[in-house]
Amino acid sequence: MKRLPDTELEVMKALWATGPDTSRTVLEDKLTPFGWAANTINTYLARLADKGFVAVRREGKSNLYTPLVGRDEYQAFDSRAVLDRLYGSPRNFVAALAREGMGRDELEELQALLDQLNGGQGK
Amino acid sequence: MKRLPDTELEVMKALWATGPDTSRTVLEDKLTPFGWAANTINTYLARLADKGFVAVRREGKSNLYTPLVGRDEYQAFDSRAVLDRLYGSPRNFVAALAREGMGRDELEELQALLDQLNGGQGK
DNA sequence: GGCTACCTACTTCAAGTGTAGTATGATAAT
DNA sequence: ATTATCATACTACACTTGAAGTAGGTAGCC
Repeated sequence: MKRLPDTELEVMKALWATGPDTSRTVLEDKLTPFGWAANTINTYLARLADKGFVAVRREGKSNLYTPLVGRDEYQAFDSRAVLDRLYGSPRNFVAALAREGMGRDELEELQALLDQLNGGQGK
Repeated sequence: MKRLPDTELEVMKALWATGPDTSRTVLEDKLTPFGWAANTINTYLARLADKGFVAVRREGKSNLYTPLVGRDEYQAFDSRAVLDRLYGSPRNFVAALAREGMGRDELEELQALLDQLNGGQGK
């Protein structure tokens, strides 16, 4: 797997949110915040199809797009890539976040997850 | 601040490790693992100078390079960018790591940090 | 004083990304 | 059938990134 550029990732996020067999019209709606031309979205979809991230299925006059890589799967891969690129360990990553000023809510959420991860399989 | 491409980031990592006023010869040593031609390193340094990430100082016949952005500073920025790009919250990022299989050591390290972050300023 | 070695500055070049225009083919309306 | 419409496929193009070659200056050496 390869890391995706920002724009293509945005398209994937839209696809993950809409589920399988999504039409381009629906995608356009999801992606309006970016103000892209319709053609632009098409290009990104084509590239994602090339890279094997989405499947294209012809349905009458238009296409339906389905993610081939799940969000969880991609995140698992990407998060590790992030560590390798710069941080080395989860600890260092979170330390960097803390320096930047983690919100109290974020901190608590994280703590809760850690408890769960730890409690979950017996300390 | 902008996120750096992989190669330029490797050069920055070398610079952070060597401290200020580093000669290119020293950098070359640090960067041998990448097997780049000497010229290549020069190119990356020039680009980093353009972007304002390193200062170049002429010392006689050669140049000395100094990072203008600290490692901590960059990491703080980058870690938040990582969240914005895909995860949304520290929790989601760590959850993704956990799915991918976090090592027990990594988990403990992280837990220790969290304890410290929490204990540090009164729960 | 000309050759050699070393550096740095400038140039190049292919692949990847961000963004969109043009061409083509099917549809629907008249 | 003819045309207006609309989606998709193909092409374009500038900018960035990954990687390195060439050219030109300075310094030591003989």
